[in-house]
This record gives sequence, C-alpha cells and structure tokens, in this order.
Amino acid sequence: MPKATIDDVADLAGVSIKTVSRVINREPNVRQSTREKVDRAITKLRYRPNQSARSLASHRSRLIVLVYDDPGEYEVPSGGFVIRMQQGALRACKSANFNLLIHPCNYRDKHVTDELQGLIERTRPDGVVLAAPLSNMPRLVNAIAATNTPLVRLSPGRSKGQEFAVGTDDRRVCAEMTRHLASLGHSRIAFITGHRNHKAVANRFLGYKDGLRQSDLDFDESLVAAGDNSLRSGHAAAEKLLALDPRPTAIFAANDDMAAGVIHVANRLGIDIPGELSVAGFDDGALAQQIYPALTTVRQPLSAMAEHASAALIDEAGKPQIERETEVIPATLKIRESTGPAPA
Amino acid sequence: MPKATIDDVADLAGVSIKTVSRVINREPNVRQSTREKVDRAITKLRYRPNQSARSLASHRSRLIVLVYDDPGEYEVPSGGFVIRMQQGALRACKSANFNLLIHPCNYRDKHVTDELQGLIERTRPDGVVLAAPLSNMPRLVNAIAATNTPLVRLSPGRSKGQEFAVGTDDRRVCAEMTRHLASLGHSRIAFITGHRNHKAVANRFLGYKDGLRQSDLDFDESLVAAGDNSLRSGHAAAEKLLALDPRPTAIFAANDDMAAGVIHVANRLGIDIPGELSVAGFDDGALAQQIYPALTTVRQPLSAMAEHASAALIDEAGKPQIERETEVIPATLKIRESTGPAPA
DNA sequence: GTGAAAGCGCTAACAC
DNA sequence: GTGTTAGCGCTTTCAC
Repeated sequence: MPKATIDDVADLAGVSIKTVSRVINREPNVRQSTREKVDRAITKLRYRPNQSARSLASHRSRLIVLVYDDPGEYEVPSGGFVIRMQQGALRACKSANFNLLIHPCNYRDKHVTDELQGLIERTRPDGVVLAAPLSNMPRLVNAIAATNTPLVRLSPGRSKGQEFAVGTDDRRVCAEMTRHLASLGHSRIAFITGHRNHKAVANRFLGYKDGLRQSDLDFDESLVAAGDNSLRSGHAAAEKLLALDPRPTAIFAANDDMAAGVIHVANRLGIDIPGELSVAGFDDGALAQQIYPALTTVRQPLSAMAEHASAALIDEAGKPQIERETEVIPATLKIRESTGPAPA
Repeated sequence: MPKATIDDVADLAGVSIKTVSRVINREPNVRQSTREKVDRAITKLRYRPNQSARSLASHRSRLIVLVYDDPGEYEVPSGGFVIRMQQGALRACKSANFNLLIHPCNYRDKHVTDELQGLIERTRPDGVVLAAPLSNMPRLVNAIAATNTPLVRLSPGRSKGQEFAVGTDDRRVCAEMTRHLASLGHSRIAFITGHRNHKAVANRFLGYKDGLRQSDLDFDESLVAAGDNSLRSGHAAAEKLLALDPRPTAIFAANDDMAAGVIHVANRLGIDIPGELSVAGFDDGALAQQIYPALTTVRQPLSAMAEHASAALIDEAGKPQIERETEVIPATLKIRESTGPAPA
C-alpha cells in the first residue's frame, strides 16, 4: 500500500485538498464538522504530510540546526556540554513538531563558512542556534547572517550583534563562587582561565576578580594559570599552581574538565581534597558527579538556554524577525564535596 | 538578490536544466566542456540545490536519523556514549553530503512507536540507525521496519532480525579482560551486570564467565551484583560487593559509569585503587580518563560502529536493500591506572 | 467556509 | 550527449 497523500484524504473526506491543508495547518475558517470529517480520514489512512512537499511550497522546513565547536579527533570529547544543549533544543523542537539537525564544525578549518552556508542553503532551516565559542566569532556569525536565516547565539559573551542571544550571568555567579570560597576561610584562591576565544568564559575570570575584591582579597597574578577548557590543560595548570609556595588552598577552574584535571594532579601528589585543597569548577555536566570527590561547581543552565534559543526561532518561523534583548538565564552554585574550610 | 535556482544556472550556462541536474548529480554522459560551463555558472551564482525540491522529486532525502535511548530528565546524562555514536554517524554523513537528524526517545513511553513512525513518514530519511538497547526491542524494530525505511541496528546482541547490524565482540573482549585480571593474580574477581534490556551488555557477563573458566577460576554467584548502567547503580553494587568478607580484589563493571561508582565508594571507604582493589569498566568514553585513577576499560568502537552503520545506509540509499552479515568491529583492552597486581 | 488553479525547484522517463 | 515534458505533494493566491 503506497503512502497516503493529501488527495487520498480529500477524497475520503469528500472535501478539497485545500480544506485538508487547512486542517493539518490548524488554520481558522473550517467548520467544526468538516474538521472532524477530515481528521477521521487522516486517522483512517494514517496520513502524514510529506515534509519535503510542505517545505518546497511554504518555504518553511520545520528544521532547526544546532552548530557547535568540534574539537576534532585529537581530543577526547567530553560531550557533556553538547549533550545538554541538544537536550534543550530537542525539547523545544519536539513540542512544536520540528526536527533538529546537528552540525559540529571546526572553526580552525578554512572552509567552515562555506560548509555552513552550503548546509543552510540546501536544507533551508527555519533557524540556526550557534553555540559558544563559535557564537563570538564574527566570521561565522556573519556567514550565517548572510544567508538570511534567523540566528540565535548562545553565550556570546558580549552582545555586540543585533541578533537575539541567550546566555547566563557568568560574571555574577563566579563572583558568588569566589565569595563562597573566601567565606570558607580561603585567602589564596587560584583561578584557571579557559578557552581564549570564548568570551563568556573570559567573563568568569572577571567574576573571580570581582569576588576577590568583594571579599577584600588582593588579586595575585601568580595565582592565575591559563587553560583551554580541556582536561589536559587542567593538568598543566594544576601542576603549576600546586608547585607554588605557599600553595593556594583553593583552585577555581573556569570549567569542570579543567577542575577534573586539578583533582587528578592533587590525588597524584597526595594532596587531600577538600582537606588541604578545595576545588571548584563550572558547568555541572555529568562529570561533576562522576568524579571523586563530587565537584563543587556552577550549574550552567545550558539546556534551558538552548531550549529558549530554539523556541524563539520556532516561534518566529515565518514571521518577521522580532527585536529582542539578550536573554540571561541565571546560573547557580552547586556545593558538593570538593570544597571545604581552608586548612588551619 | 533571491536565491539562484536551477533555471538560472541553465540560462547562464546556456544549457537545459536537465543538463545542470546531470552535473550536480554527477551523472555520466555529459561532455567535459559542458560540465565545466555548468560548474562555472554554479560557482558564479553560488547556486545550491534546494534539498526539499530534490527530495520531493527523487524520493531521497539525504537524511539519516539516529535513534537512541533517552534516559529522561531524572538521570544525569553522561552522554559519552551518545556523543561518540553521533561523531561516527556525522563522519559518514559529512563525506556523502548527507545530514543527520538525532532522535532520542524513551522506550518506556507508550507513544514511541507512533512518534518514530511519524518522524520517519514526515521526513522520509534514507535510513535509520537504531542504537542499543532500543536495537533489541522488537516493538521498535518492527515499527521502523513497517515504514519500509532501511534500518541498521547497533549492538543488537543477538542478530535475530534480517536487517543489517553492526556490533562489537563484547563477549570475547570481556573474557580477555577477565583473563587479564586473573593474570595479575586476582582470584576474587567480581562483576557488575548492566541494563536488563541490553543484550550486548548481557554478553559481557557471559564473557566474564568465559574468562573465569579459561583462567581456571570458579564462578561465584555472590561476586555478582546487578546494575543498570547508571553511576548510581554502580554505587549500590559496590557497597554490596565491598562489604563482602573476604572482599573481592577486583571489580569488573559492565560499563564505565558503574565503574566510576565503584571508585567513588572505594575512595569513601578508604580502599586504595589499585593497591587494594582493581577496577575495570567498559566503553572508554571521556569519563575513563577524567576520573582518578584513570580507568582500565574496554574500548568499545562506538564511533566506528555508527560510522559503518550510517555509511551502509548511505551507500544503499535508492538501491535495493543488500543482504549483509552482521558486522563485528573488535573491541580492545585499555589498560590504565585503576588495575594492578592483586594484593598479597 | 470552501475550492480551483498555479507553482515551489527539482528529477524521471523518454525523446531526439 | 542533451532537451522536453510531466509530475513529486504540498501551500499560495484568489475566486466564490
């Protein structure tokens, strides 16, 4: 039995295909009894509108593309970050009967912009969600903008662009975490910075400095180590920081992967956590609860962010693009076992 | 400037649209000079074929759908598993200019089959990759089969169905890991079983028993604890096993998440790893290297599996479905720091 | 409130 | 080798 088409439904219901179209698109101006007749025919024939045909005729694809950084083969993909964005985007898509296309890409690659434009122009998605750190790369943002496809940026750091963006209050919450560590008696609180192209992550460093100031602690350059968000870079940073004399009694890393690196190194050096060293991260992905001791961290509302971003695109699909303010979804502290009072 | 269509290209190149179509589809029987003329026009106009139009006319969507289990909100999604499948599927898609739609779904939900069929019949993908444990649920397999869409199952455990499937040699490699532990002097080797609906995971338990036998060790029921692949269940299982007297000197968990749970509990109890207890897992996701000590585990070639599965679907797209044997991609041991000689 | 006709941008089948 | 003609299954426009 070949798949039923809109014509089959129209025939069975005894109406025109236009009326069937009205029913499946929930358009007004259909008599209730007609609607029911059509619905019965649809159910009976197990009819499902062909999305390609709809897209071709309506110029709306019911497709959202999620674009994020692909660190490439050389690095163990921790994935926690990506999975949570996907979850959020999928939640928004599901409830609106949209579908999600995922597209990791490597911004170091020369051809990314061509690749992205190709993808967009072939599939004509109703919207693109661009995740950090790609969201603060003008080259990519402009390439997508050039296709005239609605775009929402995730965690753009600063909101220069006029597109809608969704982020969290990295700076504020990092000040809060720093004050929390200070309130535990820590005065030598080190910080590991993150990915250099990632503006939102840079804001975390600013928040750390705010927190120090608010706690009447002096900022000490030697307590800062540079990382790049990878576990590996966390190792290196920890080795540097834990060799200091006197040692910091707390290390706040700009993400969880690097915090995990600190825990490794501390364990290897026989430094007790949290007895001798408190460790805090940022993200609260699965990792935070998988490692030992469970990581005190900042819960970044990634999935909510991606959901709002996608929902905005879905709502706007077809309509003229609405001007919106950048939306900020607050992050919160998750105090677990890796932090404690400063050693006496 | 409105988007260029095939007609624009044909006009500019001075050929018919059919010739342009031949060129973009890499069909034979086009003179080299004509091909070049068309290519120049395509480049000049930045023409990209509209996928909806192509799909509608050709009944091929250049879309692969990856379907996997969504543990739901209540559980921390570790995601390592999913990310690696996605990576593999994306690799296959990218090289063939296909796109990947992801579709996590909850098999406990009554409406999954309807939902899946709806998705498939609307989007008409060229193929579906169904991941374990969904791949060994007849309800789901049959629902997809009913849509007449080519299907490849991942790690189906047993290959009852006639569809193509890709898996790994769980049983063989688990015997190998068990022998490895035995060769380190362990005689009380415990095992934590996994997800009850996951046939491939059940094979791991069989492999464990094989390994014991091959090492002349007796199987001891009391050294087996039941888990469900979650970190949490690893905690519970470890608490049970580590309360035993005499204690096992090695614990082999059917996946990495549960192994991480064992490491937690051992740490909390002050049991040294690997000095007093060796711990091994299965998967080798990011987690294995993030936790301390780095986890000895089995490297499951998930991304290669998903890549082969997707590539098979892409190759077959349009062609009659080829009969194939289940493909087995071997797994390998990754010996790291969490295992060592049995204590004297 | 409903329907007829045109057409979205491509590929298939067949001609030449 | 290349072109012509008909659709693919819907939505749009406009008529009634």
